[in-house]
Amino acid sequence: MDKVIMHIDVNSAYLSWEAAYRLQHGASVDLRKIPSVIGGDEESRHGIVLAKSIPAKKYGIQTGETLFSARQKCPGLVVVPVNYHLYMMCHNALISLLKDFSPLVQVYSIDEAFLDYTGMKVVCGDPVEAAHRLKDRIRNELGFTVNVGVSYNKLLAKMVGELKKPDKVHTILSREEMIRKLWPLPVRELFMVGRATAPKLYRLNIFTIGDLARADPELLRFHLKSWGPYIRDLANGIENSPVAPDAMPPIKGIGNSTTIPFDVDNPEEAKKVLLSLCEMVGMRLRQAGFCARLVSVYLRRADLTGQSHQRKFPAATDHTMKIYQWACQLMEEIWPSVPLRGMGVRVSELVPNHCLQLSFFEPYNEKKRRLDEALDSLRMRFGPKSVMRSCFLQSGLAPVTGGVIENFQMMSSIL
DNA sequence: TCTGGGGTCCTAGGACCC
DNA sequence: TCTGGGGTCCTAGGACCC
Repeated sequence: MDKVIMHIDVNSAYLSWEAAYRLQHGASVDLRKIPSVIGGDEESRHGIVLAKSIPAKKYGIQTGETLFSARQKCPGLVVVPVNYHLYMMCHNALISLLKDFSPLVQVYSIDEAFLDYTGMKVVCGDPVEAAHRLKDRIRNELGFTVNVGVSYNKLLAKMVGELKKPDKVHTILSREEMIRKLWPLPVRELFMVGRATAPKLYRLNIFTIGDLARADPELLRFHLKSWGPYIRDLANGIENSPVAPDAMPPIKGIGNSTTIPFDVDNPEEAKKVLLSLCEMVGMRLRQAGFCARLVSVYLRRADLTGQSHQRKFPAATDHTMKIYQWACQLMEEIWPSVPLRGMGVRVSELVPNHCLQLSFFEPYNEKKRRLDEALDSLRMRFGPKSVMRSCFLQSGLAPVTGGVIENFQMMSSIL
């Protein structure tokens, strides 16, 4: 039996959710109908466009550009701050509605999901009709619109669903339909062809998805290594991974990074930033129930170039101060001659903390563990600023840094 | 025009072992 | 003491996604 897969994608998710929320709370304007964006805080140099309305798009405003630049394109632009708590509630409402149509729902990101409709035809009827019902129910009951792609695998469902927005159902039910709908598109729009791969393909005279699909695999392998034949398969619609419901992928690492509100030109100041990042990384690590062996530090210089440094440590840990100590050491080893704009800390090579191998040299320290646990529970109950280390007083820095949507983990690959 | 923050996977080169 | 080859581990960087 042929598979039937749906991909559901919320149109301009953050912006639609904010708009729907405001309308439900008595607002008279719909943000989706005026030039508007969701943006970060410019004061602390986080001012980029995270989502845009369709009217804003008509001014040439793009996701990821600075709010400064967006305002130059459209002086009357309405800028709304992010509200992750709201997005999480909308996400949950969406997923719960999807489960009315099939028990096999795979969350792909905060605003995308796959649904396996294969076994549901006898129960819920024709797939394309069901996709329309699904889309309309979301619009009518939840107040925002989605695009639905219907096809026989995840890749094609996702690709076709993005064709025309908003509030549309698109289908690819045969190879002929794939050739007609996807092959004329610019190759850059193929999943997994990004900023770096596209120019390499242009040099090989490959400009559309169809060009790539028909290109010589050996030529591609010569210029792009194993990546070449891989994306050629994608261009041919070859993909057969299952919709994996609730299968949260195993966590590989935990990291937080930040752009500092001001450039930092001395290691002592930079260490405070590292500490605030380590506080969050450590807390998340303990909540997830892991210790880590590998610590890496990323420095972003004022000129926007980056550098990373990592080391494997002899014993795994989940102590904030131990991670911090290692991170400081790594940072000092690559301290650059130009000021820093941003920093990141990441831990990986995780081991479950209940089967931890105790090191002779790093004895298990019950006191430190209790301190971490006490701080975690206070911060989770009363907020990250409820307890802070004194070095952050008057520092202009947050005592804990890292924006994590509570309990939300993304699936990073469809395949 | 001065660009966030969260991820995963792959690759190349060097170190080191036998 | 100028030299082989294979395997694995470690590290930095780059690619992609949302």
